[in-house]
Amino acid sequence: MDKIKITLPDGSVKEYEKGVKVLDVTKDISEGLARVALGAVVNGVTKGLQETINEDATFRVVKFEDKEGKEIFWHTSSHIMALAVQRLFPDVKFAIGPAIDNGFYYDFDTEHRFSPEDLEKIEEEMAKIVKEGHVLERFVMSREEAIEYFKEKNQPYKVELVESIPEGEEISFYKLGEFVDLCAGPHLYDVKKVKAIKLLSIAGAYWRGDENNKMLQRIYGITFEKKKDLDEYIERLEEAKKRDHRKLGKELDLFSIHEEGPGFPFFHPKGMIIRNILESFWREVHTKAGYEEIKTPLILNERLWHQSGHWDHYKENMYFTNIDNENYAIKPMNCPGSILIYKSKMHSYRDLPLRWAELGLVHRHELSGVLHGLMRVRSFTQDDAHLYVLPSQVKEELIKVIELADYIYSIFGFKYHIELSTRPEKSMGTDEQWELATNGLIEALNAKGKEYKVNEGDGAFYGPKIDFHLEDAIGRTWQCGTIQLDFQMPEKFDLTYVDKDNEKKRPVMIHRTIFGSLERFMGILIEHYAGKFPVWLAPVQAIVLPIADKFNDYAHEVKKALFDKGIRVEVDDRDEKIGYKIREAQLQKIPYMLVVGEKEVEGNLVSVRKRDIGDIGQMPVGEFVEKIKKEIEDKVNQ
RNA sequence: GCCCACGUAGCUCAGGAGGUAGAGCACUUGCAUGGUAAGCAAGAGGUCACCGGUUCGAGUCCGGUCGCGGGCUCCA
Repeated sequence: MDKIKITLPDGSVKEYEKGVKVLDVTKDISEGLARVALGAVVNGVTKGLQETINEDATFRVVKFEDKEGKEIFWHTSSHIMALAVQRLFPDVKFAIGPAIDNGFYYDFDTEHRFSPEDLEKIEEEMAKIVKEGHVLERFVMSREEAIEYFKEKNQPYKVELVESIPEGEEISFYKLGEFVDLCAGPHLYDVKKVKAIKLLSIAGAYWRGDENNKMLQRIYGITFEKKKDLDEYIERLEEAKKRDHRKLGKELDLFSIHEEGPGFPFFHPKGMIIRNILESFWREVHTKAGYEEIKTPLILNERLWHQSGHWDHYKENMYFTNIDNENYAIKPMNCPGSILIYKSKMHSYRDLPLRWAELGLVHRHELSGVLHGLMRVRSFTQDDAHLYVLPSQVKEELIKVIELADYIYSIFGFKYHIELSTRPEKSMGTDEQWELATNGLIEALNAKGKEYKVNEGDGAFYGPKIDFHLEDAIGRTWQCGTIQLDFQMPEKFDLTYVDKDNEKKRPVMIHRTIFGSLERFMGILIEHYAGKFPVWLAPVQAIVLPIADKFNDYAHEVKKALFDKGIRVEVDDRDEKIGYKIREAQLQKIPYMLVVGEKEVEGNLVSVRKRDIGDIGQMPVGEFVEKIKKEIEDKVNQ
């Protein structure tokens, strides 16, 4: 018999006969059985329960904390849930049940409508299953056997899944108690570690994610080894809820959305302060980066949208209107407007690159079900820019855009990742053009040493794009900035410049945003800061709080001193106690509270209370002004 | 758009198995002049989202519409 060497997690090497069954690398080695407690990595490949090992291998036990460990843990949990559902609702048809970033889900098809009470029952049944102490068994079937098996069990979705497994791939099954599932694994060896169980929600989900398919019922859940971890997770969810921008937007009086205009946000005075600061910051850095600003109309003749290709590719998302018996469309994108300006005169190669920025208000008819506060709206302002560049300038200009985005995101302390989207099915242009454009983006990313994830077929209809995905407080990522390389619009609109050789040539167009939209960016900022905006962004930067109304005059003097230096300051001169005024200012998350009374009047002082720290003592008014001005100047992220 | 849940005062929410609405906060007024997260009292506030149905009678039951929330699909 051939011997193979297996390196165990503790570093020791043991010899086994070929074909050894792996069960748990930490136990039962002497019997020639290694037991995979949580799935183990063998020569870099995750091996599941009872894998047969035929070559030298190195084991590394995957921990619960690992991404792989969690995946295995939650994937097994989804099987436990499926078994519980099968027991409680025997008619159920199973679709898929994977692990996700935070927990797992399983999609079911049944006449029964799951209710929150059902979730409790399922949870109880799951706990029972864990107590019963099952071991998962892995086995394989031939394609024919598998199809036959699921047909007999009346599991049409599973039949479809088996049929879609590529020829030559092993068709593996895992059996947990009386629940047998088609599954590639790996899984936990047994279920006893799944101690803390919480089913989170019921949702609709299309079979295979296709809206033409049947809507199934999806149950989301999460499990942990320890109750404590579950409690912490639930606490985190609640913390996230507290900083929901829709809640804070109301509490801080920043914006509102009304039934009269679903998806069309209203900005209140305080929201407008933040918005205007973002805009002026944006203008400042863009001017420095060599951009010029333009403004184009909201409503333009339908002809333009036929020419741009939006009619063919984007019509279902557009709003239309009729003026003087002519059809018009509300712009869903800013590019055609910018293009009309480009076309209003002749351009020399010497003019290029042209960097035209536009805070463009666009309207898109998004599906009602996707609207979400400021994050997903039907009317929004893109911090757009279109760059008209010579083919030789493409790479350099792309790099500059990436650098600009880097800088802007760093000001807010955002982490992000980049995704590259390639040619979609519904698109225009030749394969050569798409390849050229896609390679251009890749080259620029490589030049900046940026990692990126590829989304095949996710590009705009006129070109490939890279997206910047910012991470918000809840760990959700939001697509903000985007850079799109476009050879199509210049073609469609016959854009030209006159080159050195006096020939008319085609410029390349770069579409890009950095905030993405002012609305979404503000929503992300609200959650990111939990409403505690840094001083430079805070709608009210300081509030003067007189102890009693006899100090109101002094309070107003202090206010004027700050106001004259451009600080956004208010006075709370209501007849309320200081404790009450402080409470309100804290709830409004105002960065600085300036308490004034007898002592302060005498010395021309203010007693400074910082939002997150508390009382930091007295200082002369002038000193406070200098302090806060410096913080504003430096855009301190606290 | 689709699936599920929800829609009561400006806000957060109560209204047991139909009998025409309540609390706290906020608001107005009065008292209190108070030193770092809610002083006391009174008053004013609602076509119970909208439309229709069942019923002697609907906030409550049924149907529809709109909106909102959690997802799916889509996306800045």
